[in-house]
Formats: sequence, structure tokens, C-alpha cells
Amino acid sequence: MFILKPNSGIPIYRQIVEQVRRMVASGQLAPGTPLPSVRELALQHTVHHMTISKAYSQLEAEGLLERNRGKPMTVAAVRREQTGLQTRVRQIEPQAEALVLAAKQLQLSAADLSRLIKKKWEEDSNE
Amino acid sequence: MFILKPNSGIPIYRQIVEQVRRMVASGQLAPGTPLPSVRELALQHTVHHMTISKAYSQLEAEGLLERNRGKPMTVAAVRREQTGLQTRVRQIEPQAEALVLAAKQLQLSAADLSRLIKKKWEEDSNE
Amino acid sequence: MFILKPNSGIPIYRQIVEQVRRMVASGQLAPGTPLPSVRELALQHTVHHMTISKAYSQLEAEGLLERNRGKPMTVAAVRREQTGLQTRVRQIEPQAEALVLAAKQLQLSAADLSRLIKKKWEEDSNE
Amino acid sequence: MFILKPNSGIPIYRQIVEQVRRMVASGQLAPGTPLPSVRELALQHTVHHMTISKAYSQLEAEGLLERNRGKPMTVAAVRREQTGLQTRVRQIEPQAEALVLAAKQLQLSAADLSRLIKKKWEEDSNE
DNA sequence: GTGGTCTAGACCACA
DNA sequence: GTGGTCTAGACCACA
Repeated sequence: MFILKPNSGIPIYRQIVEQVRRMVASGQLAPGTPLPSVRELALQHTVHHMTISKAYSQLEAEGLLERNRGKPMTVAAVRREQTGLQTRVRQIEPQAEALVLAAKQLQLSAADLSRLIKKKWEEDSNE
Repeated sequence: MFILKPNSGIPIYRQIVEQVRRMVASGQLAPGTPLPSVRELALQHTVHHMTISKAYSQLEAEGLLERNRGKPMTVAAVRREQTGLQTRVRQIEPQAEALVLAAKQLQLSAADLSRLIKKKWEEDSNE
Repeated sequence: MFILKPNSGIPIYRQIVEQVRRMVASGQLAPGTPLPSVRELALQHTVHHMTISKAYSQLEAEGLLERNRGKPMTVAAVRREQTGLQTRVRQIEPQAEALVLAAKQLQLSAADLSRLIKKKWEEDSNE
Repeated sequence: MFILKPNSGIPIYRQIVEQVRRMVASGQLAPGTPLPSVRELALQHTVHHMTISKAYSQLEAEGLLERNRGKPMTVAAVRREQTGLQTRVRQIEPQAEALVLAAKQLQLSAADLSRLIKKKWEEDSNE
């Protein structure tokens, strides 16, 4: 369900938070969908269950997930604009900016950068 | 000299390390160039001198900088390949991969992503 | 756990680095062994925790220790040759050379020097 | 005249101080002998003259050298016991102790250590 | 509980 | 002038 890279430097709980946000924004997780339980995920990814729990709590605080006594958490109802193209683009703006800045500092050309992006897009980077 | 974002989540000393790496790789800092002194930079960026010192030490350990007792640190001699296009591109590959992954998870198209990159490139994002 | 001499002229953090290196090389610290926590050691030796942290970070950069988020650091897997007699001897070669040079400059004889070494070996010099 | 290793980690001025001490203690520098001037040494070893100057001042403070207005510094008169075997041995005791400690921490045997010492003695390590 | 980062500020070593 | 080391102590991130 999630793609976790433990040694990427990005805290695991944050990786989960971001992926849920993206899946909700893109409609891959529709409102009402139940999420895997904390225990289940913790086992699957061999991660401490506090880590999952923290991610879920943060998502609940953001209003993206809903807690249901005794039952699995579910995806909350989302307002329309939360799935629009603009909203989704906005989620990766800071990352895109940082990448562009780094590329400029390395004195790469715009063409170099878009060639790199294209290459990465074509490689299936899902692991 | 450096662009520091204190609230970006990335430690300040690491931001400096990365920027120096890029400036050396792109030849903006040629071998032998003296770096601004630890105290000078600290004042300029209103940061503690140990923070700068930590960055410089790490760069020395990597072999990018050289310590000169009593004098400012200087850029070490770099091997030719270290400034080649390939090496420079390699420095941002992980960032590019992460961005592509995020875009895919948001179900953006390749065209959406390259439009975003182009836009950020044109905005002067140097601050 | 460590023998620290604060007034020896050798920075405390470096004394720790060297001792850990030796304990790993000699197998006294086997791969996987957890190290005492930064705070614990700091208390024990009445030293600031950053001092310990600096030593541990350097050892991590060298690949001798491994960071485990939220848990104590552990000794990394070492390659076989790293514990061989030759490797261990190599670690004190520079010190031995310097001592021999000093003895010669003092016009001591080889016998004088080895008598001194023997004496120091027999005294329990572990403090 | 002096054997200086700029990258040994030991400050240059200290290397000079120690070598003069040894040469005086072993009688290689007899009382009254004039020393090379600060400038001369600085040129020879391409070292800042403050460095030499600092070493000489420290040796003067210790009473080993004497300043003579307008003329080169000279070796001071030494008391008899200052050149005895015991005194000379005492000068390398701390170094010997540190070496023995390191060897023990590396779990070398007394035999391993004396073999190493012997080897280094035979190699002419005077460079 | 674990480690990491940062500041304020002292004091040292070197040129 | 240069950089290095250390403490006291705050606050954060992770499990």
C-alpha cells in the first residue's frame, strides 16, 4: 500500500502522511474507504506501530481521515476543490522549487533538467 | 553567498554543505578559492559559528575543502570527473526521483509536471 | 567504558573516536552491540552530550557505527580484514614511529626504549 | 636541523620545542651553542616566522635558551641532572604510556608491540 | 526512552 | 586575524 524508504532521510511517519495526502487528493482513496489498521501496517512494513499511529493522528488532525470507534479509520469526505488539478499541483510546488534551485546552483540548463525529469518519469521509479 | 532557509526542515549546516558541493561541482568555486571565514558567515546569516564550522568540517572530511592553519579554508583540488555534466546531474537524481514519484502518486501527467518545472524555472526562485 | 584524559591536549571527542576504533578492531565491540547512549556517557564522564555526539557522528561517517532512529547506536558489520593483526598494528604505527624518533633524538639506545616499554606494560597503565 | 611534519596534527611550534629539548638533554646542543635565527629557520622550512618565534620564546621561558641582544639565541647552561639518562627517559614517558595503552586496547601482545618497536627502530625513520 | 540541532558565550591554538 | 573545542541548556524528531 505504501512505498517506504527507511534510509531516505525522510522520517517514515512523514512518508506515510504525504502518500495518504496524495492518494486522497488524486481520488485513489475515495471518501469512506477504510484504511489498514495500525497493527497490520506495522507488521507489513516492520515499523514501530507508534510510527503509523503518529501518521494517522496527523492525518486525522488535518481532517483527511476519520476515527471510528472500534472500526478502522476511514477517508473523510473531501471538498471538491481538494481534488482539483491546482490543489494537487500545489502539493509538490515546494519540492519542485527546491529541485529547480539545486539545478541552477549546479549550473544545469533547463534542458538538462527536463531531460532528467523525463528519464525518471519513464523509468518506473516505484520502488 | 548562501541561501539559507531556517524553517525548511533541512538543518542549516546541511544546506550549506549541499550548496558548497554544488558550487564546487559547477566550478563556481574553483580550487584554491578561499571561503568566507566561519565568523563572517555566521554574522552574515545570523547563525551561530559552530553551525558554519560543522558544515565546513564535514566538507573537509569529504575532501572538498582544505584546512589551512590560521588562514581561511580553501577549495581543494577536484578531480576532473567531479565537475562533469554527469556528476552534476547525479547530485540531484534522488530529488528528481522523489518529485516524479510524488507527481505520479498525485496522478499528474508528465505534461503537468514539466509545465510546473518550467514555471518554477522562469520565476526567479533564488530566495 | 572509556578512559578520558581531559588535559592531555587531545580533544575528548577524538579520544572517544580512537578508543571505539580500537575496540571494534580488536573485537571487544562485536557487530550489532549497542553503544551506551549519548546522555548516559555524558553523565558518566561529566562531559557535555554534544561532545559524545560529535564522536559518534564521526564514527558513523566512517562506517563503524550505525544509527538506529529512536534506539541506541550499534556497531556496524565489519569486514574481516578490519580485525586482523596487521590492521590493528597499523593503527598504532604512527605513534610507534614518533616514539622511536623521539627516543633516537634523546640518544637513547634500543635497549633503553624497550626497557621503558616493558616497564609501562607491566604497570597497569589503565587509568 | 629540525624534522618538521606539517600534517602530523602536532603544531609545528610544538615539534620544534620538543626537538630542541631533546637535543639539549642529549648533549647534541651544548651550552653556548648559537641557534639559527628565526628568519633563517622560517625560510628553510617555509613556515611563518611567528611559529618559530613562539617556539623559541617558550624554550626561553623554560630556561633552555638564552636571548642575547643583537646576537643569535644560545643554549643556556644546563644543570648536570638535566642530561642524565633518567631525565631523558622521563621526556618520553607519557608517549610510551599512551602507546602501551593503545596497544592493549587493540589487544596486541607485549611481543607484538616490541616487534613493532624493533621494526621501526631499524627502519631509519628520520624523515 | 533514543539521538540531533542550535544558540550564547568562553577559551584555546595557530599565523 | 583564522578555525576548534567545550559547556549549559533549549527544543525537536523519532520509537
